Amino acid sequence: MNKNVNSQEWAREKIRSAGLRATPARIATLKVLHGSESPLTHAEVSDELQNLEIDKATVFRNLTDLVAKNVIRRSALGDNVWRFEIIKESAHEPDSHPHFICVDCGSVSCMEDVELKQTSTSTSPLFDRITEIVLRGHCNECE
Amino acid sequence: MNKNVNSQEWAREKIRSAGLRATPARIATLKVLHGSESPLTHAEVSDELQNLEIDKATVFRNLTDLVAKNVIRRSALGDNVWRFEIIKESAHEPDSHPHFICVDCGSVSCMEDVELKQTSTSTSPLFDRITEIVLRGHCNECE
DNA sequence: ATTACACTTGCAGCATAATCGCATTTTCAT
DNA sequence: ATGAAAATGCGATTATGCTGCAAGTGTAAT
Repeated sequence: MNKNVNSQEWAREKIRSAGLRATPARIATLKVLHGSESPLTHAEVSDELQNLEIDKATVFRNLTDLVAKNVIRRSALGDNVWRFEIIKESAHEPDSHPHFICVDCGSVSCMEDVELKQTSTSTSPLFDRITEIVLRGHCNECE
Repeated sequence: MNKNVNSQEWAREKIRSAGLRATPARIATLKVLHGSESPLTHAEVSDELQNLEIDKATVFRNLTDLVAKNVIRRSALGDNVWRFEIIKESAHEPDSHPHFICVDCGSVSCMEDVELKQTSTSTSPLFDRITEIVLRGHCNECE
């Protein structure tokens, strides 16, 4: 119970300091994302909030608002559905890592130990401007 | 005109050797993809075929069929829309390259000179199984 | 060239993701 | 406590992508 209270207060503070109003829907949404290891789709978040009877449009808007305030990140991982995850705040490192999504089962994982390297000698100007990296393939579970 | 005839025959042969029937819709679809530098969405392909009055469901199915026969590739580049491109056949190299999509204007380009490298010492088993790489960011045109 | 039959197409409709308009309700600074 | 601004619920809307079915077409065998 203590953990829940902490999570509740953490979410409330997070939302308030982003300049948004701490409504039950927003707090619940953020708590769901906070409790997840990997990015969640809108549908997944919405499902977890069904007992609270929060409208799906509200969930969409709250996710969008939280993205705009840099509290969460919206990623497009290649199966044509947006996924959302909390942006971890660390002092200096930007919290940016490639995502891996299994083309078979759709499971998503965050890859912290992979970086891109350019092989050609031509220095592509695109390279400095990359904001998101997505890898698709087959996960261990799916053979 | 000669070029069109060649393109027509090339497409027909490509489809036939894949084990599919060379219908006008399929030939036209493949010709559109053949004439494009970057992957096209279903909507883009469909638009170019509008004067031929080919139903969008037919275009969808033909694109899907051609993907299944390994004539074209379907890529999910992160804006929640499938894109299709011809698979270039070269003797030994697999035709697989990362795609870059601009999050501002949506333009897509193929990156031939980029490869992934793992920085950590832990050898992730996921790494051998990656089938697609997508980079998102800001292109030169969009600042 | 004709024909038979599997393959393909067009049309309509459906499922889902994602947005939006608007009236009502809630939050929060005062 | 209260009012202005923000957020919500509900319904409608747009778009992508997919599917069932009847009618039409390509192709191999004759």
